[in-house]
Amino acid sequence: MSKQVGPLLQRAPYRYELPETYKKGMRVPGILWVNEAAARLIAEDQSLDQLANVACLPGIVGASHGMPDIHAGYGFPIGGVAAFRTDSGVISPGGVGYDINCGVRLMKTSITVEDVRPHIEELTRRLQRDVPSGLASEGELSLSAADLRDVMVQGAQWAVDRGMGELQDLEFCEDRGAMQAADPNAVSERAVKRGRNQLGTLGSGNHFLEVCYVDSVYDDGLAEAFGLRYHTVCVMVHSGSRGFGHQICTDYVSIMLKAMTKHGIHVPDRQLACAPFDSDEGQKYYSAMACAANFAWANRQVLAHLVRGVMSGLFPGIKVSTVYDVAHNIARVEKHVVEGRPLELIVHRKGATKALGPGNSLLPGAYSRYGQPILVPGDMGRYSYVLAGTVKAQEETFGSTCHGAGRLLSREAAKKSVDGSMLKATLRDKGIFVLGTSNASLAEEAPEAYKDVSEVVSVMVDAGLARKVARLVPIGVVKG
DNA sequence: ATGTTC
Repeated sequence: MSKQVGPLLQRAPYRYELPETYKKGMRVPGILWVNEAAARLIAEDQSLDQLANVACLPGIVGASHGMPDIHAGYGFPIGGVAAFRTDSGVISPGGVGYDINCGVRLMKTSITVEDVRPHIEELTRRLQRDVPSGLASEGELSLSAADLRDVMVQGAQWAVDRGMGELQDLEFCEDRGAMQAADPNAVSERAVKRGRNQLGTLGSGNHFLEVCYVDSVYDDGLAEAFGLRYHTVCVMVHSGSRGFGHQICTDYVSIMLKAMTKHGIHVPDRQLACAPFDSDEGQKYYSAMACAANFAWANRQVLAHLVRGVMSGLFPGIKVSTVYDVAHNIARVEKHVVEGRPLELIVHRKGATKALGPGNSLLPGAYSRYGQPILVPGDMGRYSYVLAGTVKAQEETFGSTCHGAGRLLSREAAKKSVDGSMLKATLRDKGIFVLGTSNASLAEEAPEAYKDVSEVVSVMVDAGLARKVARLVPIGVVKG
């Protein structure tokens, strides 16, 4: 017997199916990884229809997956995972999103919250002073077109080679901080123009720098493996590919709208514009997307370097090392086992994190016995989580988990109901010192605008798609 | 997310 919630059928605890009969054209079912309360909310939400639309795309394999932090996005839902055959399926810019390789880097330090607490205001002010943030912000690096081409190909390595980081940083970046598929020839002049002054800038919206500390450890072995001891101070960086990736997405949505006619592809929503992966347009988008992904890794590498500079200035002798760096808006060619056979797929994760289980050969050596650190930021007033990947996720969700709390209120609704300066004062009373580019932008990012990330994380853990490692509580935040 | 309506 399976329980029904609107059009959704519960197939297992935390696993709800949206059957192919929900909408004409669906080639596979949708699967939502949620608890019952969330299933009821999503059953009425636009993201459910988007999940179904994705299931209509050519070459989709298995199911169109929705993570517990799912909400409506451009065409594809945010919190969505969709894998397509590379020989007969499509690639879609909407399945990656406008902020290509938006992602998170977590760094641990050699000091504790007791060391930092007395200096948190000064530390946060210096972070805001030394790390450019906000819309249209520009960095200290002004790249020539040739330099930018190198960034597009080399990713995080480009920055490390120029003294902005440590070799170890690369080992703990997904893909070692660079996708091999990058080809700068697939990137427009306009994207280059927008990207040249933006390396080493945080951006705006939900992008942030956060000083936080380990306040709970759930698994001693995993936490030790990731270097996350009780009260260790960490820094989380959330940023992406800025105007550069945005322009690449814009360019290719337009290219693919034309390509669809040429290739005879029909989609239920124009925002799902796509092309066969093995077509000229599909390959060029993949190459350009990889350039943006590599730009974002270089960006987080430079940001990490700037953070290190600030931390060392205030705490001489401090060691700041990368725990892990994940993309949560990206598409990659990966091998997965489908119906008992290995198959090459182009896996789109939009607001979803890749999660490798113990023993996966792609893991850095130090983590191979433990699985991948999954970084799940919550909101600036509560907490974030570090999880570890499982083999079950590799089997059930193409090795994917959630990426954050997920919005509860729209930006508009949050701005109406929250006063930015009052929010700052409230957080300060809680021991969280917050600086933003404006009170309005802070209000949009208020804790009450987000779901409680602990509920999102519980679903992943109880469904067996991740293991709980540690919880991080913020003490100083710079918002873009 | 984004030189937030090239």
